[in-house]
Amino acid sequence: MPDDRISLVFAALADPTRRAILTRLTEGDATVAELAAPFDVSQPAISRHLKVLENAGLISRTRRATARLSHLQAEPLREVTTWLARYQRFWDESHERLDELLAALQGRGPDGRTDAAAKEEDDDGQDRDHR
Amino acid sequence: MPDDRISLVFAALADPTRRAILTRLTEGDATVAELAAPFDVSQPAISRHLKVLENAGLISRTRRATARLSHLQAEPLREVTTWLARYQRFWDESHERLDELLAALQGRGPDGRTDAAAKEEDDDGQDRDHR
DNA sequence: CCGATTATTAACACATTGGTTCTAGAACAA
DNA sequence: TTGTTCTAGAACCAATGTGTTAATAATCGG
Repeated sequence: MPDDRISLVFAALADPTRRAILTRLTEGDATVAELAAPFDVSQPAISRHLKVLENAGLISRTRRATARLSHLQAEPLREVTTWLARYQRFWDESHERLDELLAALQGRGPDGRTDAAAKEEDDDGQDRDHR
Repeated sequence: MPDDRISLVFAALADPTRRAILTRLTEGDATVAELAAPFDVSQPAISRHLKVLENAGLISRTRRATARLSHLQAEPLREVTTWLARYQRFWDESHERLDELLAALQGRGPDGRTDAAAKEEDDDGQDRDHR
């Protein structure tokens, strides 16, 4: 229940139902009812999962008549990938290509963020306070 | 509290203290006391964080005299990165280089896993039971 | 305005988490 | 053996997360 962005994203991803919802959304926007269909949980439960995803910035929502469409927002996943890249050398010894990836990821996000800006927001090393 | 591997890993990463512990371990193995030092929580609390990390496969531990050394195991982070790569096209339109990364990551793990094997264990799409 | 449809909120139950303090175990030194 | 050090376990507590059902919005068609 930490409330910093990356913690919210990791927590959101820790639930298989929510991951499955994200997977479904890669095929296109969907209503709550459509997202609920594959699961044997109540529809309010799905509404709450969607709220968690929205709160983590992983989906956005718009109305269409009485329905609400959920839309995948993958940007936080890119940030998580950037965070994980820090550990790449501990699983991969020949990581030249991965370094390229990291540079690519950090160098230009959709919002034009810089490497430094990206680093500042999620580096929870032991040398800093983390909320 | 899902108990599949990737859920355990995401849940473990959702806590800033645990992420900081992992970051510390990139500098080398450490005892519980050393890991606890930067935080103003009790030592048993750190012991429990370590247990969560161990359970997720993110650390291994060995004894050294009366102390226990924690060692970073980054392999699950590689698996998470692989899982996240599926969303790459939603945040990055020119992802040729990322495709290379994915191939590299999946093609040869430390344990010689294949792409297919890696896919089988963490694809929690809406078309399968999970948990 | 009324009713139908879709989704959210409220109220509740229950398990889990993350923290505490206190106690117990394991490995070594004397 | 006895004591010292380091770590884990037990017992407890407050807060949160996930699910339920029932009631409440919100939107549109007639």
